[in-house]
Amino acid sequence: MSDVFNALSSPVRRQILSMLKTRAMTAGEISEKLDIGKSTLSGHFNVLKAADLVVTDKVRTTITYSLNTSVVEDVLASVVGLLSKNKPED
Amino acid sequence: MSDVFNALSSPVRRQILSMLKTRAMTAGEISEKLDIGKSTLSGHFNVLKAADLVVTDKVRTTITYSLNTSVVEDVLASVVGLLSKNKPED
DNA sequence: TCGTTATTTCGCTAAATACCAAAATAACAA
DNA sequence: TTGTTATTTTGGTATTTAGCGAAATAACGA
Repeated sequence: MSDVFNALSSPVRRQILSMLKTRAMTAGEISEKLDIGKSTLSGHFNVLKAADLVVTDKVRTTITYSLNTSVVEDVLASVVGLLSKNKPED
Repeated sequence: MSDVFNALSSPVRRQILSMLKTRAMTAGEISEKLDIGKSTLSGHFNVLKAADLVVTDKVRTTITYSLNTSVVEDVLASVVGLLSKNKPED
């Protein structure tokens, strides 16, 4: 879970995730909108992938990133377990 | 929200929060259990306070830390808003 | 094989963070 | 005022992270 919270702690990465909410995007598209170098962005993608927050689909030389929504439940459960005094079923 | 996710990204700080789940504790008590210097711990407390995840109660020279459970809902709402494709009410 | 295109890896610097021990501070009791 | 106790601040080093441009890689089409 460290990976997930670490990924979410960066404003840039949260912005990337918000962009992916609407639709899947390529690294190039995201790079254009964010005014951040492609190599820097590549590092952010690694962090997001390590946290399993995004999934990739490579077509030619183009890699499309999309949100891995299945992690949402895990994150929610973790937050509840971490900060709630009562058990989840209460 | 950066502050909250940043606070949660540290294993040490998550452990502190878990300890506070059971009962409120002083900085000294936590320091004993964690084998981490008091000055270092003081820094971690500042991070947790900046994220509004803990509240303090000073009696004499002793400061007792306890979990600020009211933030839980905020964190959950943020995660949902950040990662869910559908609106919360759907 | 030779380009072309999209992305990553590779140095590199600057800024942020974690950690410690020692000194400083705060809040009293005597 | 002096001493005691709990915590914070300070000063220091070491590690991590974000950022860049340039070079390297991958996956083709011609």
